[in-house]
Amino acid sequence: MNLRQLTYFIAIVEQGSFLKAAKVLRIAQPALSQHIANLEDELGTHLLIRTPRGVTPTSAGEVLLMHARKISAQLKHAKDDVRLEANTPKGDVALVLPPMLSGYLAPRMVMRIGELYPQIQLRIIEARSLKSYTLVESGRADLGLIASASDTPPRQLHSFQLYQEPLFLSQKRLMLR
Amino acid sequence: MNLRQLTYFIAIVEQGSFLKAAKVLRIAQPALSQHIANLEDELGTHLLIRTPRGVTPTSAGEVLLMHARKISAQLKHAKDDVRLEANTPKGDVALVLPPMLSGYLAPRMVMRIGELYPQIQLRIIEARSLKSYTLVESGRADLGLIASASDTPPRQLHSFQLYQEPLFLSQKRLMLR
DNA sequence: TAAAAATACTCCATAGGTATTTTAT
DNA sequence: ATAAAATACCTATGGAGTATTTTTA
Repeated sequence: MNLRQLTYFIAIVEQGSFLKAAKVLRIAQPALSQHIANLEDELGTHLLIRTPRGVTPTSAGEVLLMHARKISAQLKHAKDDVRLEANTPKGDVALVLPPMLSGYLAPRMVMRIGELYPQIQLRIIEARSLKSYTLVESGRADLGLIASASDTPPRQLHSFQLYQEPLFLSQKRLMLR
Repeated sequence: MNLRQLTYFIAIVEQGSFLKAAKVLRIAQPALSQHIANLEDELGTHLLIRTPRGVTPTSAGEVLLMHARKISAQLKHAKDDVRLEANTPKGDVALVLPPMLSGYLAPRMVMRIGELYPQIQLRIIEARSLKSYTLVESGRADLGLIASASDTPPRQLHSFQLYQEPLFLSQKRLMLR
């Protein structure tokens, strides 16, 4: 007994005929006959009542149908679940922030990460931009908020621009212009 | 994704190694490698962490394991259920009883059949032994309580002896001995 | 470096295809 | 008589085996 047989069995019952099911499944009708024959052999009972205009399940067939549908749903569910688990970020993540900003950003980020990615343990490290780059590049930190002198993002790292910091040259009395 | 892959995956996790699982499953180790590789390909994630002394499931692997066990149990359950349903007697059953006995036996039998085989609808027909044989033999009745002159059961029918009826030649005054 | 897993390849069993026959109304 | 399933037979894909290499604590 295998999933292919169950899938085919479901299709045959739903289509009410081997021929129609074969078309839907895009395989030849004799292949279906074979699979169902094997199933019936293994289970030691007829599953379908054959008539000149299609098939209907026997009571044993109906019992199998119920289970087959459940199994097939569980299988789909399993796939989805595994893919979800695989794509869920988790583990320890070290984030480097500049000392000036960390007091302001850290609490907010810990909260937000906790909501979005409950499986992540966030750790905050304080360091200035230059040190931050080294930490991230060497793998001692996973994420860093790094200032860039030019408009280009730091090399060798995956980066995107968060915001732009306006810097003013300010003077009480006009000395430079 | 198929049942074979799931079964093998369960065995590998339980044995903690491809090699041990291969021995338990009585197949070659590379076959297992292939199956798990295919599974991992299809699900787009690693399922096992390989070390030089065996394997342990990743978190995705643990999720799959849980589902795989459920599916495998469900499958076994399905088989049992189908076989049970297939072997449960059901439908209309016509039973022929001799008129003398039917009044006594019929109520008891209807009750008992109802308990043992709830899916059977029992119908009682009254007829003498000779007629009974004809009814059962022709298929108009399914079961019959038939007296046999000799010790051998009625031919052409599946029979077993229910009881033996003692017949006495009784006389008030001794006329025959 | 020593175990366990992965790779390369070969072979065979089972899935699937085509042509035809059988069955049941 | 006709539509549908079964059977017979062939082909191809995927599962399993043997020999060997690669990996990692």
